[in-house]
Amino acid sequence: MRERLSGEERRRQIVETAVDLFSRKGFRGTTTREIAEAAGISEAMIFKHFATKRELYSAIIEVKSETEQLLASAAKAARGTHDAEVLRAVGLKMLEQTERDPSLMRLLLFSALEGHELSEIFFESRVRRLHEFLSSYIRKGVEEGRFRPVDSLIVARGFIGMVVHYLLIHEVFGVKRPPRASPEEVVELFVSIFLKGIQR
Amino acid sequence: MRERLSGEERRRQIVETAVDLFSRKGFRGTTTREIAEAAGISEAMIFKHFATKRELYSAIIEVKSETEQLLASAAKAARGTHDAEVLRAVGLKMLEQTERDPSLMRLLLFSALEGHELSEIFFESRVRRLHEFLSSYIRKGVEEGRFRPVDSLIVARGFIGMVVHYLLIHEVFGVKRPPRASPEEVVELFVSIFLKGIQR
DNA sequence: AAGGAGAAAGTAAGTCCTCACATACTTAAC
DNA sequence: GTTAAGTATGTGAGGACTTACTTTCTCCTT
Repeated sequence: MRERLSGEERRRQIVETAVDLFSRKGFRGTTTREIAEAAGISEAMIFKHFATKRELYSAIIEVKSETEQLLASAAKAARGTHDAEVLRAVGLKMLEQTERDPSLMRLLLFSALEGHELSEIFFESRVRRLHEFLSSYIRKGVEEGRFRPVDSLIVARGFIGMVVHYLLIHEVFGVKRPPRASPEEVVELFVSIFLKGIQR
Repeated sequence: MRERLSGEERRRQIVETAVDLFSRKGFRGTTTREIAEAAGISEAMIFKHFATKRELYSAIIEVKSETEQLLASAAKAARGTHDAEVLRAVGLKMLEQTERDPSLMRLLLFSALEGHELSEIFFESRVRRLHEFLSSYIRKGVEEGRFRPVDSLIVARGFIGMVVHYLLIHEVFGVKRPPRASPEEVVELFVSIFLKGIQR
């Protein structure tokens, strides 16, 4: 036996372990036995904390839906002076966060593809809000005459798409990153293309 | 009993049925029993044609890796006069194909996430070749002075990313398409942003 | 301060069901 | 009548979840 944890601590540890496994192998691809083993406990312990495997998965989605870091730092940057700064902040944060820990992105994709019931909530909290933030930022720019008239939501998703696709290629499809391209340079490139592209 | 098919026909029919199921529910999420039912045959029939479920999945990937439509039409457009035409052709083809039948995109994502052994081959044949085509087109444009000096591969993936992300949002995450945006307009918007963005 | 009752954390060893796959057989085609 | 297409019915492994039990902590009583 390893160590005895309090109910709450053990619960958190199970969730953490499960995040890792579910994000790498999906809901169906992960067995409760695996989770128990990776957490160093017996399977029964998992079912003391979560009635079903599905409930554990839902708990994960709920936990992962909470954090607000990205949006917060984007909003902060939005008070900055230049458009480039805002986009750079959003893009860099997405890159850095996902490269440090790709589990969120993989969970989002898995839960949508596998059709999990909470997938929508997950999407709303982690994705849509970012889209709407950027979209309204761009709409303002259009109104103020800095950008040409464009559909702000589609265009916002276009920018985010460049970054997400870059991450998809490297984190999901496993393409090796060329050493010449640092995150900063990549984001800078996307930002410059995008801004030139929507300016009057 | 429905109808008796020749070996070859039955095999094709099984593959078709399985494409539909695997693309909607993934490899692990689909049972051989389901496939048999959907195809209107007994499970044993599947195993007459494919030794294992995995072998059936691999057969699907191989079949789906073959078609060349997108690249062909892109290459044709590349002989055209304007850069916008080339990008428009690529973007529109991607949109139209995926909207008509999202199974390819979903299979690509599923196989990469689930870590299927043939996922790489799949990616090479369907994705990488398109990236390389566009990348070399852009590199030429840079050399001829039409575009400013940029990393052509990263930039090509940026453009494709706008389109792929748009599809991801609507086909995988199930966001409803706003009726105001026709495929043509969306692609046109992405093309114009991108071209203005990389022009000198 | 000791000690013991009760609660909370933990486990071993099932149960039952579903799944991939196998075997032995039947029906239809040329 | 042989061969190819097809089925009904296993089977064994593995998966989610249970049950009955043990160990360890906590804290109240004397």
